[in-house]
Amino acid sequence: MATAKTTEFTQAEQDLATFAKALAHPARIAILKILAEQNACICGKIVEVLPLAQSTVSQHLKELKNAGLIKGTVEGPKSCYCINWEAFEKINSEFSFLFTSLKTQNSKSCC
Amino acid sequence: MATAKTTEFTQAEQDLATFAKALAHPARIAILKILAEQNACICGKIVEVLPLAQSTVSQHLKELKNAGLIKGTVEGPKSCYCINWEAFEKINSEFSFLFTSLKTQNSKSCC
DNA sequence: TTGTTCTATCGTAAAAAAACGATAAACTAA
DNA sequence: TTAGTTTATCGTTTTTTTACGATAGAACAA
Repeated sequence: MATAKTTEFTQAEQDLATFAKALAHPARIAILKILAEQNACICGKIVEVLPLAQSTVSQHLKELKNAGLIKGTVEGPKSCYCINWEAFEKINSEFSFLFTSLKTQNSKSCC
Repeated sequence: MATAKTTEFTQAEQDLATFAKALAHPARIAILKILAEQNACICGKIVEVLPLAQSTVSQHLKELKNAGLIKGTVEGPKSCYCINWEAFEKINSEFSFLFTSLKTQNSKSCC
């Protein structure tokens, strides 16, 4: 795949795409909202609220964790998840940077 | 798929996920950058720069267009694309809204 | 110990995304 | 008209994502 032509994609482009992918599913956005509302933790509560099976929710949590957006710790038999605010701040600024950098170039459409 | 449990996903969650999905590939982010830099248009130039086949680039352009992020017009045998700034502004504010609304709830991690 | 609860992981199936080559349509230039 | 450009679309393959049920491990309760 992608057999190098002129340019490869930059690291920034790839990072942003990875972050975007983590947000590219309504379930994962819903999870982030829940974690933010409840301030923290929660685990099986997410399963109760979402229209998905437990194993599927677990999978989404894993993806969010892999993307660095959330942190998780084990609490006895339960699992506690919460938003990783530092990483979140980073993503936020990267997105803002993308938007503003695109915008400041030129704000006219040609077609 | 998603056999309704308690809540379905909200429209806002789905919209955001759709936008995120449009940005979830380095090629599409690269395309947006190129369009912003060149202010507008371009078509085969994108193919020259990206490490992808022409048909693949065309596919990505189509996805960006479907997501409403870019506009396209035909100019003779060529195709002219440019960023749809209105839609872009909307996405930008939706993302900002997500980030800030999550953040303002509570900024403490529990785990 | 035994049973219960909670959650991660495994195995699997179905759907979507990504990529390519080939082709066809639309236009320009000779 | 004929040849060349440019790009969208078709057909296809491969990979990734999404989803589920079943299961296993960990911890608590009785």
